[in-house]
Amino acid sequence: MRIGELSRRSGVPVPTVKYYVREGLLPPGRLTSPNQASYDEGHENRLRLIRALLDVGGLSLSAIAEVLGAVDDPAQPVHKVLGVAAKRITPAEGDEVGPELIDAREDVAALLERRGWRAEADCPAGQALAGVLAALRRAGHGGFVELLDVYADAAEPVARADLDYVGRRVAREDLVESVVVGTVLGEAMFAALRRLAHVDASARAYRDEGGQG
Amino acid sequence: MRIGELSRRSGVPVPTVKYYVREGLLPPGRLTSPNQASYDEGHENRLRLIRALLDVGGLSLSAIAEVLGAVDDPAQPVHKVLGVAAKRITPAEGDEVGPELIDAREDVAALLERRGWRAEADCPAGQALAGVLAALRRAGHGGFVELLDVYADAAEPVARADLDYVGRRVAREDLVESVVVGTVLGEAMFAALRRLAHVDASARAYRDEGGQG
DNA sequence: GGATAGTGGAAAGCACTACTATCCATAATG
DNA sequence: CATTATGGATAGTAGTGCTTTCCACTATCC
Repeated sequence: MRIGELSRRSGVPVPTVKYYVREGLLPPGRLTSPNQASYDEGHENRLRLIRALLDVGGLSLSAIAEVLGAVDDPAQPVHKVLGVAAKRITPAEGDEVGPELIDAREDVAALLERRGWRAEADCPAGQALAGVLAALRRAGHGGFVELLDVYADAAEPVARADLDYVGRRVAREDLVESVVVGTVLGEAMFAALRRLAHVDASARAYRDEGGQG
Repeated sequence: MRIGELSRRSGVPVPTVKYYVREGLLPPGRLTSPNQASYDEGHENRLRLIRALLDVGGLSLSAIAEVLGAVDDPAQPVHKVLGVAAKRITPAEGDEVGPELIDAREDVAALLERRGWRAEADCPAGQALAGVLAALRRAGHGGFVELLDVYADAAEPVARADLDYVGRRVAREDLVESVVVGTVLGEAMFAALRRLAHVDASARAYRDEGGQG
């Protein structure tokens, strides 16, 4: 197929497709003559993936380019790709170390110890968590940190299900892509479910008060 | 205190504080003379809240302005404020209705039915969920949708804990702010925990294989 | 009282992101 | 053979989140 059909089938405007190719997000089409190229379903799938990560996952194009570049490089071991993904998926905290952040890091270490989680406190996810805890305290909502274990209880089965889902993949590229999609879109899926559950919970709690939550 | 001290205590540069005042995110200081104003702890807290929502929550300044404006307006009933928050927290999906979105809406309605959740399928959270499901299918990862119930099981206790946390507030403004903070930063907190749990789960699953996940 | 630093307010400028528009020579299509 | 589409390049654009610069004025220190 040529770029027009690719555009129609993916819903992405032609100039935008060209832009993605320029930016290295999408491989160029196979040239059939000096100014004609053909695209296949791989291009279409890649385009849909880009739009999902961009629109729903909220990743930046540069983050997507980096992640997809690692996915496409067969020389990259799987865990390196996931490292890239983990770094680029995290909103990239400022590096100012205040007292709240020091406390928060201790909280994270204590949580890992308490739950017996086999993870380093200073891995990207641990740093992200510490950043959130510090922000909560700085914003005057340190009390929210008490919910850590409730949240962690909920995160465990979700993480197991995620791993089980990606574990069904055999091809390296499929596996890596599943992890990226699962991590990014799974986050959005849980967030939406949590807000739906808020609506339900407050409908139950304030049954006759006209919807407080 | 004057703007310099406010800046030092909050870590936000003076021109940025001025900018936030201009944009209506932060109320102006109380003028003590034509070109001197004084700020109090309320300003400091508000600044920390803005930075938390911006840096950790990933909200845009315009979304923050809208949410805070509703929080500050005592005439706004609580549930209206939450409506504003819900709308602005969601990444604002495109409005293109494809076959995947129609299927996804049915999935959401079925989920609510199945679980007995008291929420409308077309509320902001429901639309957000449908958007995610549709994006998963479009990206070729419709299988991930099978995890919906695992995720929903996890979301329920989290939502109950959230409501319990905000339920301890008495003053209207405290309550509303708690909901906003809880919704936005709670999302970030769960996301980080989930990724930490991924690290743990894959350390267990691939114990001696050099860290596959 | 005089130098220095800080202040409120306004305006302009800037870096970045994600496109969008325009142009061109060439190629496919009816 | 006219119309439309294509690949490729360059330039322009809208929005976001600041940052810079300017000004007259005020506070502070010696």
